[in-house]
Amino acid sequence: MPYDSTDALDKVLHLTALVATDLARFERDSGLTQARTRVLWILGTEGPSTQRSLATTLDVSPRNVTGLVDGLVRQGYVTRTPHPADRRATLVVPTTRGAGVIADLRASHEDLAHRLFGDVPPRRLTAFVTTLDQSIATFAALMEEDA
Amino acid sequence: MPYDSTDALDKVLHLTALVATDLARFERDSGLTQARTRVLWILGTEGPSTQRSLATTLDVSPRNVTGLVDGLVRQGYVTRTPHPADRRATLVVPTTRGAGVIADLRASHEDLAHRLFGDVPPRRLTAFVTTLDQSIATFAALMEEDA
DNA sequence: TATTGTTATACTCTATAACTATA
DNA sequence: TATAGTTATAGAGTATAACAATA
Repeated sequence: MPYDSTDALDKVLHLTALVATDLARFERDSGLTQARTRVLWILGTEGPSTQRSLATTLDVSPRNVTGLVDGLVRQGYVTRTPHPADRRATLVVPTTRGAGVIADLRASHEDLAHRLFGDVPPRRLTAFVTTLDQSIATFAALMEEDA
Repeated sequence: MPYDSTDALDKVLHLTALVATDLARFERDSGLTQARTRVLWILGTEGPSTQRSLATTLDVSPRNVTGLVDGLVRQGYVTRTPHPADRRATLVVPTTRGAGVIADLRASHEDLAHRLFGDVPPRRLTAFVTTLDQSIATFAALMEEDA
């Protein structure tokens, strides 16, 4: 049966919903919320960060970051340490426990990727990713236009 | 350059993030939140629904639905009407204004799909969707296993 | 003056538990 | 007894505005 554009979009969203369900399970098991997990993920990719830079990356207000970091401190996943060069700023640094969660997140992300796409033949995988790349580029161009 | 499974997953998530940004713009423009928009979307696909069935579809507590419907009523998007056959239940029905938003949602969803995937040649689109279908099936099988 | 983060305030989404009305 | 929805209560995420400390 032939597929149309809407099928493609719907299936992308469907797969994403399933991935989100999987992530939700991880979060429930670790007692983390989605927003706090996102903070840990960013700390994993960017390293220790100021709250300001977290706010920018998350696209969220500085006040919001205060609350998220409060929660993560309470749960023992991060600590606030003084910024060595700017006394206004605080650096958010993962604790040992936080670093463990970050490693788990990375591992389960890669594991999921392998389980989902590990069996796809290389040429088909390339076509798949290329199609996505083009759609992403198309989309970025549209966003520019509208802005 | 060769791609691996992680590239594929990351790009799927990237595209989804862009789509979510687009939807967020729609929501900001209409003064709707994500949760309320989801309710309208379900009313669009299912037709007038009891709060109970909305709770089940959204996978959310009945109390939560009370709040969401309160908000939508306040904004003039839906009304509560008595269920014709069960006096315990209430039917949530879109107003004219709500029906307008539902139509807009559908239209912009299809429009987005065409803009994203409209230029993909049919054979490549078929390969793309087939790859997604297989991943979705793989994932569903994994979820069963874990449960 | 500009920037970093916080306090103050408010709204939304979410949950559980107890309760009312109806089936 | 069971089900549909609400009231009560609580926590988390989100925002804007005003403010303190520092650059």
